[in-house]
Amino acid sequence: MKTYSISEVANELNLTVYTLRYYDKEGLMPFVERTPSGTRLFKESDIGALKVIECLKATGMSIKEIKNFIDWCSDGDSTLQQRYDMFIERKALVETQMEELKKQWNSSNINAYITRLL
Amino acid sequence: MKTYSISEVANELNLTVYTLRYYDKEGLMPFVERTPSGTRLFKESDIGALKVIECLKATGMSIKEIKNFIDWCSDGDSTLQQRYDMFIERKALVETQMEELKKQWNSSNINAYITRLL
DNA sequence: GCTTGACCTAGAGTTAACTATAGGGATTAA
DNA sequence: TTAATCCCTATAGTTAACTCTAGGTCAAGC
Repeated sequence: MKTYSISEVANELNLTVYTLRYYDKEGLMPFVERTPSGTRLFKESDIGALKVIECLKATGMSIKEIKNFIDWCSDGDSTLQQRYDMFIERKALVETQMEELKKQWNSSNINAYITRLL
Repeated sequence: MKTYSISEVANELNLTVYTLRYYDKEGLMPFVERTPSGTRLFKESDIGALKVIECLKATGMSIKEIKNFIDWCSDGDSTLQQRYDMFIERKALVETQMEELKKQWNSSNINAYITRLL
């Protein structure tokens, strides 16, 4: 199975190797395997998981919250419902923020000029 | 015209007075007026503007970027297009993130269990 | 067999965004 | 008129999330 080095992954995801090692230290990547001498070997699926992590981060989730989620994944099927709930909740939160932004934007007189454009 | 104290506003927006003073120091609230002795007086419209600021922050915009936007507002009509572009761009960014999250979520094997629920 | 370059860890340093403290002024209630 | 309670500024401290440095290991090429 093809594997990738930390710098290849960093390059692909537009992160630094420092950031990836930091994520690992914080427990966000318990699934990444190592060579006998300790070098990390990333699988294709690991990169997919890191993309999920990046998305969660982009919607404002903290490293600690993401770690909880990863821990649930390691715990297997018993945490299915929790993970599903988290996903739905996060999705709703982001959507609410966008709605609120549109609403406030249109009613705020700081933007009175621009309102008619929307 | 009815005005509000900093603690009333903090309470209404679920922020601390520290945070509001910090925003002011960073130039996010040039529109807030003062009594002769220096106490801030918030108008209804100021609270609306702060709600816009909170929404921008919630979608991941930094204080510095928000300050740029506020400065554009102070600059008047000449910055209309810039402000409109920024709003559209930010909206697109957040929507892209949500789409990407859904896509990665469904394809990542870290979530193989949960996929069928979505 | 030695150098080069990518990897490693531990831990120090940095930046943004608060959060709190110290010291002081104004308004209000007793 | 004084005590309490709000407000103010300046500045120090904290936390999260990186970001970097020092010192070392290991595999590949010359």
